[in-house]
Amino acid sequence: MRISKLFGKTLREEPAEAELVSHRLMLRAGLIYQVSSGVYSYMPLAWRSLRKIEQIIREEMDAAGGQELRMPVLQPRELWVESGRTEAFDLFTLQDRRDRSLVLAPTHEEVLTTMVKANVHSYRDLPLILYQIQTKFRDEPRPRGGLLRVREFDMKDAYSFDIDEEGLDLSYQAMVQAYKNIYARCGLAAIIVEADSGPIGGKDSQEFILLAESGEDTIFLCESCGYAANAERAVFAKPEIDRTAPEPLEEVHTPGVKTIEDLAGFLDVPTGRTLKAVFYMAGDEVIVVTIRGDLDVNEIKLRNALGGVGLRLASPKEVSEAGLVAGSASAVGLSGIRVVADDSVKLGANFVAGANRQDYHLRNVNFPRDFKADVITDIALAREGYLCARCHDPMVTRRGIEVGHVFKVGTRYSEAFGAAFPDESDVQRPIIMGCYGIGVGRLLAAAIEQHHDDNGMVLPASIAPYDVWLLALNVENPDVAQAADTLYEALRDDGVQVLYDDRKESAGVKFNDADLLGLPVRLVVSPRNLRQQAVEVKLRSEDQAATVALDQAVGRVRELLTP
RNA sequence: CGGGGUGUGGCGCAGUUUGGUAGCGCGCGUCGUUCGGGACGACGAGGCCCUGGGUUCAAGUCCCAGCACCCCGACCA
Repeated sequence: MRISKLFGKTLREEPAEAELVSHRLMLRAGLIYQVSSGVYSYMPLAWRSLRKIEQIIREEMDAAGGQELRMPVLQPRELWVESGRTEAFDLFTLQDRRDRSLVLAPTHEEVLTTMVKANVHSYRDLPLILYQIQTKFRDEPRPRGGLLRVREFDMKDAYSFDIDEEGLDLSYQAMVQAYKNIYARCGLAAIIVEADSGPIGGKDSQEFILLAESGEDTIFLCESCGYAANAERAVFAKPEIDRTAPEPLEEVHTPGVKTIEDLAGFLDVPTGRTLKAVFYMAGDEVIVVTIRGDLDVNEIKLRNALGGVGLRLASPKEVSEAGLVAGSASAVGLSGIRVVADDSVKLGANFVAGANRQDYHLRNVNFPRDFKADVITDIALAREGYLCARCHDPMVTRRGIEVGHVFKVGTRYSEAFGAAFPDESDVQRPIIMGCYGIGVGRLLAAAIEQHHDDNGMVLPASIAPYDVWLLALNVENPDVAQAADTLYEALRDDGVQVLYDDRKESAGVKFNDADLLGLPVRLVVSPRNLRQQAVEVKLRSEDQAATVALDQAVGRVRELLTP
């Protein structure tokens, strides 16, 4: 491609509305064009990179036994009503001319499960891995960071269907391996972390994370044993507070004491010897959540403990209407209100907790002697430095970009849609499902976040839009023009993808644009080099340039591009 | 959805306080000079000043309403 003909211009000045490096560089290099909030056009250069990424994904999916297909973006809303997911994603909804409700699909479990139901009639038809690469729509509350979080995006979504859990494990492992291959081929160092499965559902899920300060996710890592988890899922070892023999309940007057810090200070006890009460609304129902005072509630764990309901903090009005005394509340003596307790209430004794009476607290509160919980499980929020649950060494936190997510979904959709099959004993069993997603555009953005320097992108060869930036200096000089044209043709004849900078621009502009886009190899044809019948060769990832004889340039480029 | 901010040639911005002929830099066009790290000179093109309403002799500027976009928090590939 001749740059003089390329659609898309580079910008000399920094675009104003771009915080992330990848966003800035993509705008400056003319890779993307913003159409609306969270909606972008891919310019020719970006589109080439994205197609390369897609092709890598496709090859690895096929190698793992996947079959590519294509499902519609436009779907009847009833399907989503049937699976109960109309609220799970930020669905784009629209009406057709007969006033029927349709959605623009954010993912395809519903459609594919119904398709599988219609086409799988026996255990002999399983297992299956089906996938597509296609545009998804999600009305994100807040798009951000260029291609990092958008409302319309291309995703590779794969789905596995197995006869049992063992089969699911195999499919899942095959997908995990395929994902590792994909990231490796894209030059990305992704790590695998335990994750919450969110609106997709299912028990186990893992995310592929690219560690980057600009990432939206917080990851807990244990450098000793390798435990890694998203903050929303991370577990940790809760220290046991010294356990004395239970003593009788005792009410204490605590005027003006509202917070755990107030309380611990007022009674001169560590926060770990107190119990905190927090109030949530699950629909119209008030839920009392109790956790040891030195810990905080992880709302995602809490939501899961309650079966995935939507949650929000209760307002002061709702709290008082439920008969609860904010600042002096606890689960002790409550009736008619559901209580969820973190398992930390078992790790200690003789706690201080609210007396459910204004300005009074109770000493020596013990579980389960003094209060019961409808649900007791881990709902605590991990924090930097907390101890690893496995090996008890301190964990560290890092920021990261989620570039893939795999789920062991189980039977959530096969049961919702009645996708079952007769096994060898002619017993009807629900199909066991797994889901596997990679955001293509986000992968490109993440790659740029991970591979750039002060001058621009340093793109991995496998996903760079072209292999070579062929830079001709002084194109008015007929010798230069002829040598560069000849080299351009020779490289292309050899199958090298060349971006040929044939513009009548100054050297500085050309070198800077070459650095900005960051193709793996840069060739310079100039009068100076031509005097020695040579061409300059430089890798974007290295500082030093070398010269090679003109007639050996193609071979040298080949060598450099062959891994 | 809550909080903060911004809308002025393709891009980056000034002008709004105190109403009075719409400016600067980059980029773009033509000509000339220059020619290995964002060259120089001359001439030139390009703007419903986000939209609608209002105030006024007069609105980019003041008032009202709306829209869009960005950033910070609750969501996800």
